[in-house]
This record gives sequence, structure tokens and C-alpha cells, in this order.
Amino acid sequence: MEISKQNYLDYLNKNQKEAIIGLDGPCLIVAGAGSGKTKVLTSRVVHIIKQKKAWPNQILCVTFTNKAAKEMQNRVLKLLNQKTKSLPWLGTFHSVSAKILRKHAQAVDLNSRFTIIDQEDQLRLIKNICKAENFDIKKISPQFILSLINQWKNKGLLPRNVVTKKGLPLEKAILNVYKFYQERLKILNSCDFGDLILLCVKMFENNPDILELYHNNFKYILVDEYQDSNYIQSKWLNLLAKKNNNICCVGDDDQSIYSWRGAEIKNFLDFSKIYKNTKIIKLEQNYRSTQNILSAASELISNNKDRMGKKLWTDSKDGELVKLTCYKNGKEEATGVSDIIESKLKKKYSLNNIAILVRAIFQTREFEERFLKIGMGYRVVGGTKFYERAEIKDSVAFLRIVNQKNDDLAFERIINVPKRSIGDGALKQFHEWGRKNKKSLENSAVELLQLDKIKPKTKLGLLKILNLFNKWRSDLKKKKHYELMEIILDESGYSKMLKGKKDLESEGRLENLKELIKGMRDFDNLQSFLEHVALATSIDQDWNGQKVNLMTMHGAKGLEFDAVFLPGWEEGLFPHQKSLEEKGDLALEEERRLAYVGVTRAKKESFISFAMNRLYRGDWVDSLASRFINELPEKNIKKEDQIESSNEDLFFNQDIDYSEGIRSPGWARLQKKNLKRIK
DNA sequence: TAACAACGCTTTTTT
DNA sequence: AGCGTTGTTA
Repeated sequence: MEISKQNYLDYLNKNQKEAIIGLDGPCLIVAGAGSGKTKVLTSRVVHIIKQKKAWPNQILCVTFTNKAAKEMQNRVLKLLNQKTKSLPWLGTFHSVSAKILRKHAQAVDLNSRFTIIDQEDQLRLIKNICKAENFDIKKISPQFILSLINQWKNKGLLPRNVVTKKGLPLEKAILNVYKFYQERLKILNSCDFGDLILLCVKMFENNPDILELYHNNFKYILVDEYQDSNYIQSKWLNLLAKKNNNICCVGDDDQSIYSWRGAEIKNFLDFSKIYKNTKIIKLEQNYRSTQNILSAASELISNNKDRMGKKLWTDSKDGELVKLTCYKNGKEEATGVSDIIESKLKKKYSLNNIAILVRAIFQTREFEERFLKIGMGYRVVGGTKFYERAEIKDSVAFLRIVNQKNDDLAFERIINVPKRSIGDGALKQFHEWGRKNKKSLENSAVELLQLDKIKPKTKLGLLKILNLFNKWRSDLKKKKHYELMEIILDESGYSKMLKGKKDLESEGRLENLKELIKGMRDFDNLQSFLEHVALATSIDQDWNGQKVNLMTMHGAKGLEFDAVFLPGWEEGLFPHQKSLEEKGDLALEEERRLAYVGVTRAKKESFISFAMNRLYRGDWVDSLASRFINELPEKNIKKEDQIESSNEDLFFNQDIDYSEGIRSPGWARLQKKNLKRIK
């Protein structure tokens, strides 16, 4: 007993121990990259349980990603020696909120079987509203409306709370769309991602009795990656922590890279102002990287002004210098990288421990082509999302409409798939009827059928599919959800449709559907499966075999690899042009933090590179080395030039004043393009 | 209604 | 360059 109690505290340094032992009161842990953040968090959970301060179900532990939640779940359970089966309240902000909302759905005017819609559905809904309200899409794109609505939600604003600025008549129009959008969501018995948090907060504010239930239950609250929280999420925590005040947040201001979705570092920096008597603990010893890598990263991030200030140190060896290479073009960059892996790294490391981290996911393509050519195994992490594939979304839409009659977005998606003569005309009829009578599409269709207002050919197809819906609904009571999926794919004609198309793609789709049905077995019932689909987006990655990892820097946060490649460090690509245009210096600092995240993923070796020329959207673009390259400390870097020409030094010694317009053909072209887009 | 052509937008990052 | 959306025609 005594031994196992010691176990989880043994291999911790002084600060880490301190971060774990004081359990009561607010606590902010500033944890640098590779400083054992997850270890501290998991140990703290274990400590709470072993000290009998709370039962596992009395601990609320929130993360931002499913990956992080799963990782923590596994690590905690391992430390607890499987005495505990699970921590029910360990999950993402969104999944925990959904769980709470389903318990009290009526309090926010929903049915507990409400559907959680994703971005694609959000967009469709907005488009539908714009169409119905004769809102000019050419003037303002639905995308823009969507982003504004999401921003409002992140700030905790429902339509009635939004105050539009006087000089912006368009904003008022968008607010109007927002109003319709929320109304429509209610009728559809649906929530978007933002609603999950926002409605939860509103519910707590309006129903003190419900909030009290959770006050009584959650003895301790722990939060991972707190620097990525937005206003409404911090509010959510604030409400839940109010009574016990036992809230412990872990984060790193230097790794805040999600401001574009509303994250405010302010939450992190002002934590001690909001929570009185906060204990602040800094974890500054890095256990991951060599001295050279750590120095390069530290020097780079020191160019940011808006920091809490940390001094990461390590007692590991200098290791290899960080390699910096200039390639002629993107293709040669891919070739160069694969050559290095082939000739030097393959012997030393497992391919699984090698990663190529890019700014934007499309950059992986060049590497994929190369790896396919030379037959090197690779996996794209986070790229193709399983649940976002068309055939998967179609199948899930069938399940959604079976589960929840008011799910118009699901209805619309599959009502004419495969083709059953229910075209735009009929759909428009349903929409109009539904809007006039505040009915869902399915109910509208039923009523219109009864009134005999549907064209004969359409009527035939419609009757058939509506009857099928009802049959499947009764099947659901008798059959397992995965059996139902097979029945649906068969009876709807969906499988037949795919089998009929004899191309390679359709075969792949059929494979995916098999995979889907297999995956469904992991869930107890339809409801929990649908919840997973809505919040998870990706099926478990295959970590089998030896493969190089390709992913974005955003996606790599929290991971580490022996060797890391960071290609494409070029102005316009990284730092990214669009982000600079939108937010200027603030965005530049965020891009720099992203660079910091990238570099600090490496344990032993890191390779930064850029290309002079790149094929971008069909034409060749000349490019400049990223300004971040000049910010790397000379003494930790080794330049490896791939260019034979004599002006090579030019590319390493570009002394450019970025505050003024930059003049290179590629830059000019980029600017012209952007201008064109604005017009 | 369905098939085909033309157009324009995309590719920053995600629950 | 490639895809999805929109417009035109059978």
C-alpha cells in the first residue's frame, strides 16, 4: 500500500511535487514545453483520489482535444492500478457540456436526444436561412456570417445580447440571420459546438438549483491547456468552481495558438486576478529536448513581447545542431527530407518517431507524393477525417434522422440519396411549409403528402422513404444499432448505389462503410455512438507499423518525436499571409508561438527548411525565407546549403524591413491576388 | 429532374 | 490544379 502511494510521487522534481501536493484553493501551473505537464496533471488527479479527498466521479477534468482526454484517462487509470474503471467527468469542454446538457435539456428548451451539428451543417443551415430571407450571399458570404456567429457565441452572446455598432449596417443584418439561426436550431432540436458551452452557462445562470448539483459534486476541477480557453469556457469554469474554489489550471502562454477560434491568453495571464490567493507554480525544467533545440526555441520565442516570462533549462547534452536548409523548390525539399530520413535517420530512430510538421495541411501532399514514389511508409495525422467523408456522413445522416425526427439537416442530406425523384422543387416546398408552420422538414413532408400537394413521381419516392424511416425507427427497438446500420444501407439502396459504380473510389467507400459498422460495435447504443461521431471527428489513427508522421503544427501540440522536420519556413506561408492581414502584430506573435511549438516537439534532432520557389495554386511563386529564420541563434544552427549557385548567401542574409511593403515577384503576385479577392 | 458546362473559390489552424 | 456550387439544357 505504502509503496503504491509513493509510486506516483517518486519521479517528480521539486516544483512538480509542489504542484501536486497542495490540493486546495486555486492553482495555476505555468508549464513550459516538455516540462512534464501531463505527468503533473495526472499525478494530481491520482493524489486527490489516493488522499481520499474526492471520489473519481467528483473530479472534473477538462481538456481541449479528445486525444488529450484519452491520454489522461489512460495514464490516470494506469496509476490507479485499475481499481477505478473510469473518470466519468474527464473529457473535452464540449463532451462534458453535452453530457450536462442532456441531463437537463428541458431547462434550455431542448429534448435530451438533441443533435450536435458540425460546421458543415451550420453552414448549410445559414445558407438555407439566407435563401429564405432573401439575404444577398454575394454581399456577405455565409462563411463570414458563420464566423461572426461563432465569435459571438465564444464571447457568450446570444442574439439578444449582441450590441451592433452603429457604423455597420451589415452587422445588423447578420445579427438578424443569427436570430433566425437560433430559432431554427430549436425547432430542429439541435445544438452547434458553441451552443454546448454557451447554453450550459446560460442554464447555470438561470437555474441555481442545477448549478448547485454540480457545485456539490465537483470537489476538484482541473484544466489542461488553459491558455487556449475562450471567454465562455472560462466563464463556464468560473461558475462551476465558485463554491469549492478548488480549481487548478495548467498551461503555457508561449503555446497559445488558438486565438483564431476565440482563445484569450488573457484568461491565463489574469487567472490570479479572478481567483484570489492563487498559488502559481512554474515548471521550467525541460525533459524533452537537447540543449541546442531548446536554445533555438527559447531564442525564437524571446522575440515575443506579450509573455509571462519563463526560463526553460535542461541538463541534457548539447546534441546535434539544428539543421537549416534552403532548397530550390518544394519538390526538392520533399526529396531532400526523404533522403535524410533514408540515409541518416532510419538507422537511428523508428519511423514512428519522425515527424514532418507543416503550417497548412495541403503542404503534406508534396511529401506524400515523394514517399509513395520511394515506397516509404507514412501517415497523415488529422488530415483526412474519417467522419467527414461523404459516405460516412450520409450513413450517419440516416441514423440521425432515425434517432431524431426533427433533424432537418440530416433529412436534407439523404432524402434524395440515392436518387428517388425528390429534387430541389420538392425540397423547396418542404422548406416553405416548415417555415410557415414551424415544422421540421419531415413533418412538413408528411403533411404535404396528406394534403396531396406533391407531384406524383416525387410522391412515390417520398412515401417509400418515409415509410422506411418509420420502419427503421421500430427496428431500432429490436435490433442493435450496428445491425440497423446494415439494414439501412441495404434497404435505402445506398450500398447498391455504390456497388453499381464500378470505380476504385466507390470500392474505397464501401470499405469505409464496413469500417464504420465495425467501429459502431464499440458503443453501447445509437445515442452514444452519435455523440461520439459529433464530437470526435476522427476514428482512431492506426499507429501500426513503421510510418513517418505528417501533420500540422497545430495538430502536433502535446506530441514529441526524436526527429522533427519543419519545412516551408517562407514568408507568406509561415508566418501565414492571411493571419497577418487579419490581425497584424498579434497574429505574428501567434505564428511565432506556433514556430515555438514546432521546434519544441523535437527530442534529438530538428531540421528547418525553406524553398526559393513553390508551386502554389497552379503557379510558381518565388518566396523569401521566413523572418523566423533570422531569429534563430547562430550558435545552435548549422546551415546546410543545397543551392549550388553563388548567390546562396543572399538567402541567409536577407536584411529586410518587414514594416514596409516587400518587393519580390512572388510577394507582389501574392498581394495582387489578395487584392483581387477583396474586390 | 438529371446531366452537363461554366464559374469561382480554395489552402491556416479545430471542438 | 482541383473541387464544389451554380446555371443551362434535354
